[in-house]
Amino acid sequence: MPRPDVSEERTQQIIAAAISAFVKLGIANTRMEDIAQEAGLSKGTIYLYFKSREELIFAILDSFIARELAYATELLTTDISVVEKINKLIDIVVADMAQIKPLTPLYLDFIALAAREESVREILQKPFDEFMEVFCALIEQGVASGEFRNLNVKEVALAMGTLIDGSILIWVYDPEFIDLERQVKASLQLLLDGITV
Amino acid sequence: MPRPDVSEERTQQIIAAAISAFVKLGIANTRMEDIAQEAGLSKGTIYLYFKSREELIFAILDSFIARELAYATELLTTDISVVEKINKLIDIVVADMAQIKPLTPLYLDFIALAAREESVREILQKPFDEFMEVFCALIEQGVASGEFRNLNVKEVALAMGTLIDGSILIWVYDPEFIDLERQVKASLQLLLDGITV
Amino acid sequence: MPRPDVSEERTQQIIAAAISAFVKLGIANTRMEDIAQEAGLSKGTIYLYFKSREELIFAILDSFIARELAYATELLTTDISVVEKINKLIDIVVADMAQIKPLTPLYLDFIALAAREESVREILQKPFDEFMEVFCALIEQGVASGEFRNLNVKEVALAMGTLIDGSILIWVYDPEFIDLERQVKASLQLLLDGITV
Amino acid sequence: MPRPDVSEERTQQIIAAAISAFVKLGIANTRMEDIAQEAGLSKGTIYLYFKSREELIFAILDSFIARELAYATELLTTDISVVEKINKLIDIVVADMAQIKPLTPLYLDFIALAAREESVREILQKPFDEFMEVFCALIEQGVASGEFRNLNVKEVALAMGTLIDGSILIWVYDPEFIDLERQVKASLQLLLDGITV
DNA sequence: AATGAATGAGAATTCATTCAT
DNA sequence: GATGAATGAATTCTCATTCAT
Repeated sequence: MPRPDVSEERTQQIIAAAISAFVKLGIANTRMEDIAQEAGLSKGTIYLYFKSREELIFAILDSFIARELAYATELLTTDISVVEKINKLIDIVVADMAQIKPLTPLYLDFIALAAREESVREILQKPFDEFMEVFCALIEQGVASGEFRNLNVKEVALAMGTLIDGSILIWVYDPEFIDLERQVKASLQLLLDGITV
Repeated sequence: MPRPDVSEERTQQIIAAAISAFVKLGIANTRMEDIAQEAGLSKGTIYLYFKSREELIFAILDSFIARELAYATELLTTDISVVEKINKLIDIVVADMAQIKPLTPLYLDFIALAAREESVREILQKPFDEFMEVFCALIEQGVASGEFRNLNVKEVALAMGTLIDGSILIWVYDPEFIDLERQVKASLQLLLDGITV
Repeated sequence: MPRPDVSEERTQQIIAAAISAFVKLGIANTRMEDIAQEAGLSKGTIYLYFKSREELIFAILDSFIARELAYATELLTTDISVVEKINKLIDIVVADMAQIKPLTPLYLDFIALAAREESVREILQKPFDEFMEVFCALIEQGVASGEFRNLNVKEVALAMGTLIDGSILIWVYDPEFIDLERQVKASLQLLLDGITV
Repeated sequence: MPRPDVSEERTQQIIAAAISAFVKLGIANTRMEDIAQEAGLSKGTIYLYFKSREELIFAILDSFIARELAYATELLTTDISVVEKINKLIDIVVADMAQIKPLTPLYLDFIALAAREESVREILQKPFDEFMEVFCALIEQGVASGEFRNLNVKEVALAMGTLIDGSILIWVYDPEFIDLERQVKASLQLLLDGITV
């Protein structure tokens, strides 16, 4: 009886453990030993699945951006008003955000890394670019349909992106004081009010 | 003859060198040696002015938030329309941002740190709170004066804070593509449009 | 039906693979994994046939000295002149050397080991001693028969041994420049000239 | 009062300690910690003077070949018979050998290394080549002066080189049984007899 | 018999910190 | 005040060996 191939399972197990450790301790302060313990494995085992600490970090980064944008693209062709579309998208984004929230410290580590390392920046850029494309398309639709004022589309899309991603920063400053999801929703609504005819 | 006390000068020299090194290399990757070299001093000397690496990091953090908000508070009592006040404030913020821009990588290191460490978070919270107070006050004035719609003041202020601080994130994703200062200005203007009667 | 005992075959297979790996990488740099791969087996399997890495190394050492000296001993009683005998022996030695040549790096590893470890030295000593005995006997025959000058037999035998084994060193220094077999033959001939009446 | 620069002293101290440790334990089995202890320093200190273990090994290799051949070259132009010259050279070589003898295990490590690594081989080649040049020149002088038979000069020089370097191998096999210096002298004398008219 | 997965002791290297001068 | 030399704890990564299947 051939043993089942555990490699995919282990890989995921290690990534999950690493994320958990990185969130708690920060990338810089997390030792391979910490990850091993979190995974319930030995140090050596991690190296059976990842060539180096760095490779593991990048594997996590990759798993981060694997997040689906499919529904968003799909939304573009739905037959409802643009404002409704955007409201739906906001709901999706906010729901997503609620899920990611616990990973915030790690997410910020990556952004800090991206500020210095081209390779990391490129990886983070991709989902951001995709996101921007969808938003730009939506806003253009709104302008075309007359729902929105005549706007600099890119500016508006960037403003929306800023409100979404930036809210994480604000939330970090004062997590007690701020209800992240509610605030994102409210901010985007304000912006929407500003651009709606 | 007592030698002149160079201690304040040296302290600043070291802080400046450390900031420079941290920006370039990241806090995690900067060794005391790097800072010493940047300062043109020896490693040992740093320890004459700072008890430890950590103390130096906190000293930098302190120096970061020493930024003055005086003009903002002063603005509150000036005798111009609220929209004008806010526009002025935006100009100040944007000008300030242009100055801080080169420090972005370090700033993000600190935020990532703040996401995990209460002590760091508390420090960063202070200027944010002050900023929020001014903005809330301004918006209240606007609502009172009838310039703005009847709004949830806190939500609006947070949205503005988000647009300002969050734009840094967006800019990190794609520094080529985004003109940071222009984008901040544009975003805030959009928001302002949304809340103005 | 009992399966055929493959253990002797596997043992040889592993030894051959280990020799090959050791030659290529050096004893110090060869991992059990390298040997396993070379043998087309798994690491675990090697331990079914050898208790430890060290035991495998000693098995190789043993296989090295298993080289037969039968012909040489036989030569002693042949009915030809001593000079002819020695020439024949030289031919045999040189032919042997041509075969061993590819193993040189490993052979040198063992000698370096022998310089430090009595246990290894004792193993390498055996074939050397046998060789010396044959040579001493031959030279004595030559002296007795009047073909050679009256010599310190041991000195001559050692000189011959030195020329044979030492040529490997010289060859390592400059393998392009030196034709190992030809050089061994020529050196021994020169020595033979020096001792012949 | 400026502190004296200890860097040259430390460098030599570490090289000496490393040689000592390598001789005892073998390059492969010597840990940086062993070297540090032998030098009476801490592990970290070694890295202040050598970038890596490998750099230290190469530094030792370099120090090995720094051995002077000046006297040999000088000998070429002395006004004595070639046989006398060679005898003098033999004395020098044998005296040198007596000094190096304790380093034999390490020397053999290097040769084993040279058998696999071009970079090491190149370094060891240099003194060998110089040595060969002197010997070739001497033998040519002998042929020209009629002291030696008409010979293949290179072959003879290589035979001499082989006897000198190779005797180390023989000696390793059986250090009790063999008087290294005496044997080298005797072997070379035999060879000399064989080439003298 | 064979193996692939797991282990953990051990090695090289780094770097914050100390301290004699 | 200043420094360069020294330290050693901590960290990443390797690899001989074990063992359940």
